[in-house]
Amino acid sequence: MQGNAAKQGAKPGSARRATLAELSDYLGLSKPTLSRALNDYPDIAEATKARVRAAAQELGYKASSRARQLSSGRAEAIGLVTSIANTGLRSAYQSEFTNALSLALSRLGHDLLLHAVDDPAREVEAYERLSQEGKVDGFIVMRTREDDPRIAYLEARKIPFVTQGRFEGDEAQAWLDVDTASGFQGVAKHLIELGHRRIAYLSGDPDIYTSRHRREGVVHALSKAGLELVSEFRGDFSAEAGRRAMMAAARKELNFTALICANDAMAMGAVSAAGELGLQVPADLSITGYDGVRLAEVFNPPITTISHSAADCGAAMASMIVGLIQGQAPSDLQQLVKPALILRGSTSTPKGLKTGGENP
Amino acid sequence: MQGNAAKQGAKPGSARRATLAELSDYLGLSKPTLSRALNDYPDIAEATKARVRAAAQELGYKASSRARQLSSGRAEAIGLVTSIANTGLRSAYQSEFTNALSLALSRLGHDLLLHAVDDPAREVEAYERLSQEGKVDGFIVMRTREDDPRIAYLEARKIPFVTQGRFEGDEAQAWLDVDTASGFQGVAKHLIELGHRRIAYLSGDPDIYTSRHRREGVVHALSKAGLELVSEFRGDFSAEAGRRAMMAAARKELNFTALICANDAMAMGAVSAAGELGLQVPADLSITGYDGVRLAEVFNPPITTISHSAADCGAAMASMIVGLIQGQAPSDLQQLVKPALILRGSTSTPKGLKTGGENP
DNA sequence: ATCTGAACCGAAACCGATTTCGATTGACTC
DNA sequence: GAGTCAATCGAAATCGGTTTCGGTTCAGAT
Repeated sequence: MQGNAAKQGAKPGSARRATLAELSDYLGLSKPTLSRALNDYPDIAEATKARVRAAAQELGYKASSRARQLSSGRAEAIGLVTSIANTGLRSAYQSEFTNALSLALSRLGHDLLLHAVDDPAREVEAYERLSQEGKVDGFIVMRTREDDPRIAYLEARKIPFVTQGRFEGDEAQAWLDVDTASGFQGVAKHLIELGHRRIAYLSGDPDIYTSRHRREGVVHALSKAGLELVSEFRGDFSAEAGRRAMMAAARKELNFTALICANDAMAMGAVSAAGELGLQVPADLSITGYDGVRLAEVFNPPITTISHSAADCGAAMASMIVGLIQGQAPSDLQQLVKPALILRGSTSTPKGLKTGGENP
Repeated sequence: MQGNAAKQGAKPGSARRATLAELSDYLGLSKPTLSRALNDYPDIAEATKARVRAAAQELGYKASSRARQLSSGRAEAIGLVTSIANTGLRSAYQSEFTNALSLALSRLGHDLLLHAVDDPAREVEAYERLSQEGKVDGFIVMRTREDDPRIAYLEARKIPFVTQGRFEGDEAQAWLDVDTASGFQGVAKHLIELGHRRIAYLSGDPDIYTSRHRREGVVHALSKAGLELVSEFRGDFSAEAGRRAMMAAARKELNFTALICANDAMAMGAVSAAGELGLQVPADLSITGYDGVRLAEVFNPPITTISHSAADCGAAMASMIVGLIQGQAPSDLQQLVKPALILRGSTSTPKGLKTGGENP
C-alpha cells in the first residue's frame, strides 16, 4: 500500500472532491490499479472493478480531467476557431452545426473549445496558440478558402484537422464537403423544367472554395439544355449584395425570368429589392437560394433553396476528427454530402409561358 | 541547479515543444525562477526576466497549459451549456453573443468551453460534469427561467456563474439583463404616438423570466395613455406561433391595428401570415418585434423592433465572470442594459387615421 | 516437486508546470 | 564589524492522474 496521506479524511459527501489517492487509502488498492479498474482495463479482475466502481460512487469520486490531461498527454478537446467577420446570416447554420458538433464530441469524450478572433488575418495565430499550449488535440476548420493559410499551418505541424470543404492537396487529408455542384445543377434543372430559358446567376465571394462549384453546377445544367447564363452578378454572400444585384439588374432592363443566388441571404435581399421595384416573386421573377437558412422558410415568399443538414455535418465531423486522432487514415475520412432541393414559394412557371406567348 | 536531464536536447526549433526543465538546463536557472520570471513576478530581477524571456523566445518555449492548470488548480476556462432545443431563430443573437464572449474571454486568459445537450432535462447534468471534472472555473448561464434548476445547482455548490437575465434571489449574484420592460414600453409608446388605440400583444414562453417584463412594459405604456390591450395571444417565440396567432386573430375579425410581438421570429411569422390573409403591413396592420434578429432587417417589410447589442453583452459577461472568479463581489457585478427602439418598415400610422374617420 | 505462464496488482517514475518555504547575497545601519 | 533588511533565487513538495516495468500468485503441465 502506498502511503497516501489523505489530507483531510475521505469522508463521503465532503465538500472537496475525492482524489485517487484517497480512494486508494480507502480501498487498500494502489492508484494504478484504481486507474485501470475505472478505465476498464482487461487485466483487472471483474470483482475488483466492481468494488472500485462502488467505492468511487460512494465517495463521489470523479477523475480530475486536468490531471488526466497532463499525464496522458491528451487535451481531450477539439478547437473551433471562428472569425467574427464570417458569421453573418449564416449564423443559423453555424449554431446548428456547432451544437451538433459539441454534442457528438462530448459523446466521444472530447470537449469543444470555441475561439473567436476579430481579425481574420490573425486566425492562424489562434491555431498556433491553441496547439502550442496544448489546449486541443485537433481542429475543425470551417469553409476552406483558396490557398488557405490555416491548412498550410496545420499540415506543416502535422496537427490533426478536418475541414468542411475540399482544398488543394486534399487527397491525403480528412474533409467533409457538400456536393454543391450537384445541388446547383438540381436547382437550375428545376427552373428549366418550369419553363425558364433566361436565367441569371448571382455569385458569392470567389475566395470561398466552393464558389466555383456552385456556378459550375448551374452552367452545367444550362448547357445540357442548350442554354447559357444571360446575366451574371457578383456578390459577397450578404443580403445587401442581393439587393444591389437586383437594383443593378433593374437599371438596365431585366433580361431574365429567374435568378439563381449563391446563398439564401442574397436571395432574400434580392426578393426584398424586387418587391420594392414592383416585381412580384415568383409571378414576375423566380429567385432561388442556397444554404437552408431557417428564416428563408418564413420569408415572404418562402425561398426555394438547396439545403443539407447542418446537424448531420457537425456530428459527422465530430467522429471524423476523433477518428483521426485515434489513428484512422485521413484518406478514409472523406465525405461528400448530397444536398436536397427544397421547393418553396419563390419559384414558379415564368409569366411568359403562362400567358402562352413568348414576350420579346 | 536541478538535475533536469533533458531527454533529447533542447535544440531550438526541434519538433517537440521545449519544457521548463529544458529551459532550466539551458539557462542554469531553477524552474521556480523561470516560472516567476515568465509570469512577471516582482521578486525577480529585471535583467533576469529579460534573459529568460529571450531564451524562451529562442527555444520556442510555450508553457503547457495542461501543466499550469493542474498545478495552479485553475481550469482557465468558462463553460457555456446550450440546449439544442433552445436555439431557433435566435441563432443570430446566439452566435454573435458567443463570438464576442469567446473573444473577450480569451483576452482575459480564459477559454470558452461549449457544451451542447440535446435533452433540456439533462442540462444540470452537464453543469455537474463540467464542474466536477474540473474542466471549467465558472459558467455563463443564458436565459434564466422561473425556478431555474441550473441556478439552484450552481448556487448550492458555490460555483461562480453569471446569468443573462435576472432571477429569484439575484440580489447577491452576478447577472446581466436587458431592460425589456423599458424596451416594450418604448415600442408601445411609439405605436400610441403614431395614433394606434387598439393594440394587441403576442406573448412568448412564460417560462422565460423576462416574459413578464415584456408584457408589463406594454401594459404600463398603454395605461399611461388610458388604454388597455384589446387582445392577447400566447406564443412560444417561434415563427410558427406568430402565424398561428395571426390566423386565430383573423378568424374572429381583427379588432386591433397594431400587434406587439414578444420577439422578432413571431413578428416575422405574423407578418407573413398577414400577407397571406391579404393584409398589408404596415398599411392595414402594424407589427413589431423584439430581439434584433439580423434577418428582420431584410424581411419584407423590415420589422420595427427593439434591440441591443449581443456582442456588447457577450463582452460584458466575459469580464463579469472573470471578475467573479478573481474575487469580485457578485453584487457589484450586475448590469442592466437599455435596449434601443429600431424603427423600420412594419409600423406606420393606422389606416383609420389617415382617411380621417374612425372605422367601427 | 518443479516449472511455466496467465492473471492481477503494486512501486516508482512521469507529465510540466506552480507554490511554499527558505537560503543566500549584498547594501546599509549603528 | 555585527546586525538588519530588502532583493533574488533555489530545493522540494505538490497538483492528481497515467504509464512502464515488474513482482506475486496460483492453476496446470511435466
